[in-house]
Amino acid sequence: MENKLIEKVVEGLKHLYSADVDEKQVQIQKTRKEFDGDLTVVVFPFLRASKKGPEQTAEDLGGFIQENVDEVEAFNVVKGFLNFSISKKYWLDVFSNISDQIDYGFQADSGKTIMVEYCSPNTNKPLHLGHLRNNFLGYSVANILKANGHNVVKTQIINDRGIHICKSMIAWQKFGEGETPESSGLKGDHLVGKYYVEFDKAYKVEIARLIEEGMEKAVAEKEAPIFKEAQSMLLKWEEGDAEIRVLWAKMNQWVYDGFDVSFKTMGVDFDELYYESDTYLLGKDVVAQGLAKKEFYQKEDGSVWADLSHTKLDDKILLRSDGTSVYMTQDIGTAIERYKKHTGLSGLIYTVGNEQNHHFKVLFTILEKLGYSWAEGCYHLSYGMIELPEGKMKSREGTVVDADDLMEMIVADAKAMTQERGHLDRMSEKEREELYSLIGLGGLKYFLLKVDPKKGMVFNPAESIDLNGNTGPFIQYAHARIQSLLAKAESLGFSKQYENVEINSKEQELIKLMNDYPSVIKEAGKLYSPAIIANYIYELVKEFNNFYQTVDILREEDVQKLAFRLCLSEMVAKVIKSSMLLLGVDVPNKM
RNA sequence: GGCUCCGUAGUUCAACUGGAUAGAAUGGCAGAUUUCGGCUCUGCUGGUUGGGGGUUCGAAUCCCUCCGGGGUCACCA
Repeated sequence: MENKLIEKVVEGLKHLYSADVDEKQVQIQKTRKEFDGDLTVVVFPFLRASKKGPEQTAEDLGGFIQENVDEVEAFNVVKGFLNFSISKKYWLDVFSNISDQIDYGFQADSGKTIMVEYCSPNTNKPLHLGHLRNNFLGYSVANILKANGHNVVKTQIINDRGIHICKSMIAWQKFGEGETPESSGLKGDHLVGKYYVEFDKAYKVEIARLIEEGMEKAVAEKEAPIFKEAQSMLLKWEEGDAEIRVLWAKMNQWVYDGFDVSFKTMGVDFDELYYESDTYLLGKDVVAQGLAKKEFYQKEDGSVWADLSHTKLDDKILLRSDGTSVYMTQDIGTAIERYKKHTGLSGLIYTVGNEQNHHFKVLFTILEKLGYSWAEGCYHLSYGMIELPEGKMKSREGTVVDADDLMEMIVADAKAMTQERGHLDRMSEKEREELYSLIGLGGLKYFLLKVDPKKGMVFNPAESIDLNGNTGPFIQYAHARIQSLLAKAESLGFSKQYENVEINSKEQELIKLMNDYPSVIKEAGKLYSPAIIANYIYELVKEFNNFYQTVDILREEDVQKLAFRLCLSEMVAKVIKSSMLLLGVDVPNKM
């Protein structure tokens, strides 16, 4: 419809003023609620062509369009805005068209493959609140890209080596007394995290002692015996020392087992895993080649740098003077590796916090400099930090919010809330437990995803499972109610067959909103933003609640209308479910 | 210090990427329905869009400049 209007506007301008206006000049938008009409054309850009005032131009154009477009029943002009009312018949046709599409809103196969990286944990401690946003975001964006017709490869790179890993290992050796997840009953990642904290404690004690003995703080930090032990362990690891490698493999496995449980609770998964222990040497040869081709330069001390003076970025070190690589080096290597493995990959999305904005800007610049044309398909899906209502939470200050604890807590809250007001009578114990986690985690996910990813946000646990407001449970509730309505209709033997009905304005609003669904999916895919989906669902649900409140459904006497309203409600439920699934949130039929 | 992102009702977020009188939710207040699900709905309250300047038919959005906040610029990972 919008395309048709654009076409006719261009035609109309030509006819009326013999002016040629490019289609791109024509802005069509949905008419705001305060005004009459469905679609609005902004006429300001045409004033130069018409040589008339905005009102007059709009009147002229409106007349032409009404004449020439059957579906346009009426128009009105407010300032420079031309509002068109589209016929009810048209909207009814739209509805019958969309209601029998199976994957309504989803785009056809694009033939493109896009890789989405998210999570990317360290194996020395459990996941925290920030990881939740990361995982939900990455997983949802992957879903959204799939809905846009792309083939998606979900991946993560696991930071399984390095000095921080050695720290947990040292502490476990020293203080662990052979403790295992089995013997302690602790989840593997929590157990390893515990020793990471142990290391830090011991380290601080040693530093304090050295300072007391008259050492400078900076020196003490490097001279502390336990720190030196960790360093020498790292060297041994790199040499492939058998004993260290066995310990390393054992402790990492504990962590992986723990993570698997967390991933399952979160409802996320991956298609392909990368381990830093396999990739950390990648990129060195690329840097060497770049140096030979004079794309990089070497300083006197032997370190290798990328010259980024053509941008506003500072030069970046790629190899240390001792020839070892830095993070950037392996990121370069890994990106190249991925494009080799997936030939024709048309996008690589990194879901990483915004503190790394600079890092990725540099990475992409260097890849471009090296002449990889695919670098423009790389995208840093950057997201802001989460704060709690009480104040900031930062991972270094020890006030980290553990992901597992948080999820457990929120499910417990959901349980309490649901038991208080839920309709659980006919549910088995298993169904109930599933429902609690559906509500708790659904609320959590929705809350974290409804905000524009780029922005920082405040997470309020209590609010996230509130049944009122822009929350997951509010939407789940609406869905459950529609299902219950449909079930009741069926038990009463109402038909869902209708021929011709006159639709009212509430129904028309709902159809218009559902008609937007495909373009919302496109928009969300273009901007990598689940928030766009979330806000759309909320709009739809509010509109439905409004309809539900003001229009009788089961009490309607006209069987045609009743049947139509059932179909309409059913379709709303379908769109709710489909769009919530894009966020990774399932919706119950009863709650 | 250089670069960069951000600042919107008391609070949490929107604003179709330059469009109409900046909208929701929550909170508070006042009502309606109390039936297909305990819910839901309506109204009121609340804003110098951090301040100032500019660009134009039109600015929360673009430019400049201050103020305030975050991030980053490691031979750390």
